[in-house]
Amino acid sequence: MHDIRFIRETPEAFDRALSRRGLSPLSSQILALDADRRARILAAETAQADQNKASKDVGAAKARGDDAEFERLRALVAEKKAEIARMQAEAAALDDQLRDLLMGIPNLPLDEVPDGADENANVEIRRWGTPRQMDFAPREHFDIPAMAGAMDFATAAKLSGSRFVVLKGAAIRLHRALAQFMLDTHISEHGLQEVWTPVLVKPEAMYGTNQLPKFAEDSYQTTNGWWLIPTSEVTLTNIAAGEILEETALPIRMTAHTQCFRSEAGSAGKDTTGMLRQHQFEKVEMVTLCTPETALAEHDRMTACAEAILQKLGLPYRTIVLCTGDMGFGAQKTHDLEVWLPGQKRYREISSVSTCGQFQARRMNGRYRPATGKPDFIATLNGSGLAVGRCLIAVLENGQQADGSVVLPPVLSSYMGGATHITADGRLGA
RNA sequence: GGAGAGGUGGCGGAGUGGUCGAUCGCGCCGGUCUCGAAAACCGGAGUGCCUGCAAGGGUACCGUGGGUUCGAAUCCCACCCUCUCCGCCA
Repeated sequence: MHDIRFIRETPEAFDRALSRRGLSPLSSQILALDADRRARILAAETAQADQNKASKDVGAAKARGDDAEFERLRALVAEKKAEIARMQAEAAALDDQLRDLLMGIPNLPLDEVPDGADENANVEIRRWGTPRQMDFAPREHFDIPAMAGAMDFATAAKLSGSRFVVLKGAAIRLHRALAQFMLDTHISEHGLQEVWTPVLVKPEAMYGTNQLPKFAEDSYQTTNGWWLIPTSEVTLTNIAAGEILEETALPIRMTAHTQCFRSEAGSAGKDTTGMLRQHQFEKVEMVTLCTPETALAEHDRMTACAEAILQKLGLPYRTIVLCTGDMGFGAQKTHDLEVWLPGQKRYREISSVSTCGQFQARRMNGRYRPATGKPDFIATLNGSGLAVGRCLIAVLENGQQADGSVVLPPVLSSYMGGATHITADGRLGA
């Protein structure tokens, strides 16, 4: 959510930033509403002050036994009561209106973010690794012989429908190994703190990390009102909701491995084969809570944490900066990591690392106490480190051999019972 | 699920209709004392919003939402959460 003071003080800067996102100016509408709101608050509070004063006088009159004055003041207050209630309701309504309006406006891009309308304007900032030369036609993950029977979409469709998978044998062993490997690396080498969280949350949490109110159709809600998290960014970030953290406790760098649930409402027909885009998937997420001044440095640090996973797995990737038109709702700046998928012959997103500045913290009222001065909103960052299913795909496609087997990244062998490859008929081999 | 107890400021814990935003203790910050520290003593300190150049003033907040009352932390209703015991259960 945006700081109304920032909009009041620099409406042009606000509108300019919106236009970089392809949005029309909103400051005049916001400021008109804000002015109206403040006028009503002033009126309502003044009326309330009058009532409070009269109530005190009532008490004083009674105490000294002045019955006439007592009755007179009592009647006066009773008379004003409905009017005051109405004024307060009006003020509260305008307050809510302004909040709702602000809640629906995306974050503003940082100056350094490249302008652009869509993904074509994203800027590659570095590339790591070289796609392996294959002297055969590389297959997509679901066609690799080593995965035959281990990646079962038909059974999943019977159980749940499209965009689900049943994993068996080497596929799920490798999937589990990847998640463990990511967590262990983040904990022991990157200094992140592992956290386990619920995957069912209250609506407030979804508002806090801006899934609500605009993107309700992208997530699932239970019959009693809980939401299934689309990412553990929701739970990890909302840990700070309503809190005032000590500055000395920052930064707080967390990681969690959870199930994620997405309706994929807007992606009908996109990535329908294989397990690239599922309703239910696993992700190792990273979230950092820090001071606003350190957010950009933390952003680079988090990006490096995600890149380290790909490097250790030996997977070629490129890092891009999303342009203003391609960034998510809550982001000020986003790095995407795209891993090379030989089966598709292209780079595909495997991680997205964003700094949200104080945008989410303002929504969830997450603050810290600076060494001097008043509490201020923290900065929040989130990033995948990594999407486990997509990483499984990348390992399989990049490690595939002409004979249908898959050579595994050496760093995984200790997580795979010493296996170094998956044979063409789906067994682990050393 | 049943029965009971309880949710007050960083923590503990008073307060059961009126100068209570709230006694007190611990912790915290500043000062005195000291070579320095501890102890002791003195002083300070919640959060949001509105208003004001500022000093300040106003308003709201005692789990949440309603209600009663001129007036609610205090009374009533509903809900949420925590704890204890019982039942059930991975």
